[in-house]
Amino acid sequence: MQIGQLSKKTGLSRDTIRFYEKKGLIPTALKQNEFNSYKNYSHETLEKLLIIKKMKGFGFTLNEISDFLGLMEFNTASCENVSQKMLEKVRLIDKKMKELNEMKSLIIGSLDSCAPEESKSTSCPLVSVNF
Amino acid sequence: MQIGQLSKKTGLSRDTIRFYEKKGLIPTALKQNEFNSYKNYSHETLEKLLIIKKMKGFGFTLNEISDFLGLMEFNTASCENVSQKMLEKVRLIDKKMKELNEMKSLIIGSLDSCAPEESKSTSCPLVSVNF
DNA sequence: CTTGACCGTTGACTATACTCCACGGTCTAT
DNA sequence: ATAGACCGTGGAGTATAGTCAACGGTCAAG
Repeated sequence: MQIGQLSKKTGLSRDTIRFYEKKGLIPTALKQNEFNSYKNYSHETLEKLLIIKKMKGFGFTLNEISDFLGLMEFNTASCENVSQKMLEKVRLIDKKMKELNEMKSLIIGSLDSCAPEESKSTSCPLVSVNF
Repeated sequence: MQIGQLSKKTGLSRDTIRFYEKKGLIPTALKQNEFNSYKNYSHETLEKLLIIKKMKGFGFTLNEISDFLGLMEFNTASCENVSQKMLEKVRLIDKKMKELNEMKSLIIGSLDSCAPEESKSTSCPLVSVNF
C-alpha cells in the first residue's frame, strides 16, 4: 500500500512514517512500479507501525522500541525476552521517580529557610547568597 | 572580575557563563578598559551564578530559574513569592511522577498477556498485532 | 621577542521526535 | 487540458543545555 493509506491505517503522519523509515525502524519500501517512484509498503510494515504506536503509548523511546523490533527480526521475541525488556523499562521509570522524589525532598527541605507568613521582604534567603 | 575568575569561583565553565549571558540569565558585562575588550563581571553577577547553580541543583530548568532571577530584579523575591514558585515546581514533579506511575502500570498490566515461563516461542503477544 | 595562557565572538554540534517547506514529479476526476 | 491531491527527497527548524572549534586579539613572564 502507499504511504497515504499507511498513514490512515496507523494514525501516523506521512512525515512520521518517513522519519521512522529513515531511522531504520521500518524497512525501506520498494518502488511500486516503473511509471513512478511511489513506494509500496507491506502489511508487515503496517504491523510494525502499530507495534511502535503501542510501545510509544507505554512510554518507550524510539531507541528502546528499536530493540523490540530487533527481537522480532531475529525471531527472539519470546515472552521471556519481551517481559525482560518491559521490566527493564519499569526499572528505569522507578529510577526516574526516585530522582524526582529526591528533587522534591530537596525543594521542600529548602523551604525550611523560608518564612512565607512574614510581611513581604524582598530578600528571601533562598535566592540570596550565604557567605 | 574577568570570566576566568568567575569560572573559578562558581565552578561553571567559561562557555557556560557566556551561554547564560547570551540567554539573559546574567547581565552582559561591560568592557574592562580601553586597551582590550575583556569584560568585567560584577560581584552581583557572581551571586546570581551561585543562585543559578543552587536552583539547578533543585532540578529547576534555566527558564524556571530565569523567573526567580526576575523576582529578584523587581524586588519581589519575598518568601511568599519564592515558596510559591518552589511549590509550583513540586506540583510539576508530582505530575511527572503520576505520569511515570501510569506508564509503569500500563507496562506491568500489559505483562498479563505474557507467559515468560512457557518455553521459548518467537511471538510474544505484546509484540504482535491483534486484529 | 617569544610563548603560553587568557579573552571575545560566531557558528556548528550533540540527542530526541517530529514538523514543515521547497521543489519537482504523478495521478485522477472534471 | 487542468486542478487538486498525492508522492519522494533533502534540508531546515523546534527546545534544552551546554560544548567545542576556529579565528583573531591581548597579557605577562622569561
